[in-house]
Amino acid sequence: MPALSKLKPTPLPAYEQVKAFVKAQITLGHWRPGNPVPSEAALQQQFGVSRMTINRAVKELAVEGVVTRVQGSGTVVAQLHRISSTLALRDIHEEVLERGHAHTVRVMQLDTVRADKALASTFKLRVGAPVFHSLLLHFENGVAIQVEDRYVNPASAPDYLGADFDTVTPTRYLLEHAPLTEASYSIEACLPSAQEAKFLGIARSEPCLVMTRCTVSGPHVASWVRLVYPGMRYSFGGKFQL
Amino acid sequence: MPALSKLKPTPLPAYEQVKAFVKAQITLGHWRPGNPVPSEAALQQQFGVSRMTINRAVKELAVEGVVTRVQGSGTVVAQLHRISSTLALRDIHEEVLERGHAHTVRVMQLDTVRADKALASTFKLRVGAPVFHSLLLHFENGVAIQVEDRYVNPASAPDYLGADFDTVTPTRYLLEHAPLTEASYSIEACLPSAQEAKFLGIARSEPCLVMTRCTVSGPHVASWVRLVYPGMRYSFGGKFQL
DNA sequence: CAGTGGTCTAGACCACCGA
DNA sequence: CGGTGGTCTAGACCACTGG
Repeated sequence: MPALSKLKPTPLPAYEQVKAFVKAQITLGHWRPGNPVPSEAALQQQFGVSRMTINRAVKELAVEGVVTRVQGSGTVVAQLHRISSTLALRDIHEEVLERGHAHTVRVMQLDTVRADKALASTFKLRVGAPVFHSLLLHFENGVAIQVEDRYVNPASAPDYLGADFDTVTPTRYLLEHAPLTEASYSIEACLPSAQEAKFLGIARSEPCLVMTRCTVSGPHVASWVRLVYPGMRYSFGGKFQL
Repeated sequence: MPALSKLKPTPLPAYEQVKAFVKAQITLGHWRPGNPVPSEAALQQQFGVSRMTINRAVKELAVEGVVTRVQGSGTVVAQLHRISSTLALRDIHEEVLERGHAHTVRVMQLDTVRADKALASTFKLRVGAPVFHSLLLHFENGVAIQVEDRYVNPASAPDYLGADFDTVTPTRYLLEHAPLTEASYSIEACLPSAQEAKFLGIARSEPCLVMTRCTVSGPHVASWVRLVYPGMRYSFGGKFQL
């Protein structure tokens, strides 16, 4: 079998070379969105490697959204280009430390509330059922950077109110006590409430990035949180390479 | 070999069953972040399938960010949980049509400008070099939903100014004429400029989501665009499942 | 050194699609 | 029906890690 350049041990794995080849054809404009990609058999001939190797290469491209595969039909260059941003659901404590700054917390509220209609709906509980509530203010080098307004399902973390949030952030506490199975979020632009503006030390007219996030742990909706970032000092970013 | 339940043809592929098993252990809290995951050999014994199948299962979990693998060392449950939002870099035209609404465009400006220092820097051109510029307003059912302020590298799309943006949006035009190799973006909250507010028909005090995006095509930085979405009517969202 | 994961092969059977 | 991709096997060699 006429293998790939095996003079050097393995400059690049065979499947990576196949991926690179396919991407190059697309990047160079030789294969355009909607055009067919050669079948696995054809690529197998061309590269002189086993079908499993070709399959791996093309399968990974499909996962990355570069091509679309249909069983029985074939493979085509994908119409949509994806930007796969991968935001980590991370602990703000570690995030700030990584920037070499000091992270501190002030607990503004910590109590149990009765679920109103909206809360009951998100947590799938009865109206009036108890739900834990915490309101924290996070500082980076003494500057307020995030308001964390969080509701927690007692079924997921019965001892939540007893946690020491000066040591362990709610995010970390919940990750440890209510293993994550699912999460959804949305990012929007809002004006802060009077309280939020006061906490963050900004004007009510200064726009904020607000991330609301809902996490599921096993059978329960574990937590719903609203994270408010001040002004134009914060942004969510991402990068993507074909 | 004591295979998996083969009575029914294949309820679920073997590798999916392995993935489900591992995820279940994590979800149930039996295996916690940092804990080791059984070796491929061990799982092979346990499930009675070939190592390739186990390898595929665990490798995919690694890609998804559920576990971390280190060659020669082993596999552990990942410390970080990832939210992999996959924003499509899509054509707003198709996006609006998919919602069953009508999409229209108004071209506000279309011209050539001389690169200032900032533009020259992003495009890696000389100061004073010509750069195409377009300013479009997008409507959904007649309501303004996006201001698209775009700069284009003439080297990537020499005929950009001659395109008919009533038919083909700049996004689509560029995807077709300058195949995408790389893109980066950031999302922030801003107040609109006086002009943007006027175009969108909103107050200057209403916050906007602003996505700035830079695309690379082959050797050139192809385009830099600022997309302004009005008020709190727009959000970027994502979901993630363990 | 033994154990781990990373890659690869040369077959195989199947489900699906389009003609 | 032939061609496609989806899955799987039972081996193999390698690079890397740890003790």
